[in-house]
Amino acid sequence: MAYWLFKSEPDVFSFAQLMAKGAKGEEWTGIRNYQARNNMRMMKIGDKGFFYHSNIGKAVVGVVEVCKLIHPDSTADKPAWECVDIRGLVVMPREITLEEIKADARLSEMILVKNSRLSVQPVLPEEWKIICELGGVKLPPKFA
DNA sequence: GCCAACGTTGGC
DNA sequence: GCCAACGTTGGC
Repeated sequence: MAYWLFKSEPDVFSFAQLMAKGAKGEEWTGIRNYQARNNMRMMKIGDKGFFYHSNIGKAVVGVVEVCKLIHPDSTADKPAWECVDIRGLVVMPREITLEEIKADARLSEMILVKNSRLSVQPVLPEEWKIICELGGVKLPPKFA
């Protein structure tokens, strides 16, 4: 299983809004960057991701799961743009801020730190584990 | 609100 | 195919 990080400005679409969509999840529309799209093309059902609030909050606030494979972005005017669907799994018991991530030497290679503009990015298993521990995330057995 | 970093566009 | 100009993102 692979791990990812999805960025969103919370005043546009917040993690709470995704959680409100329930198990059906939501189409991750609006990605207009090839690197980000290519990352989504590699995703498989059941892959996990962090939900990161950019600009406001600047923190990892929740855990999501890929629930629909890559497909055309229904909001796009060019067929080049595709997306997956994701659904919210759990709220981070403790948000992990960008500040905290930057302060942790073990997380210094994260793309979030190195290329802050990429909106859909891979997360290494080790980084995933560290942030889950810091945030007190305990996934229900069926998702673990 | 500013600006650095990055991606994209378009003229040549 | 190069690169200057421009637009956007996102941290500060």
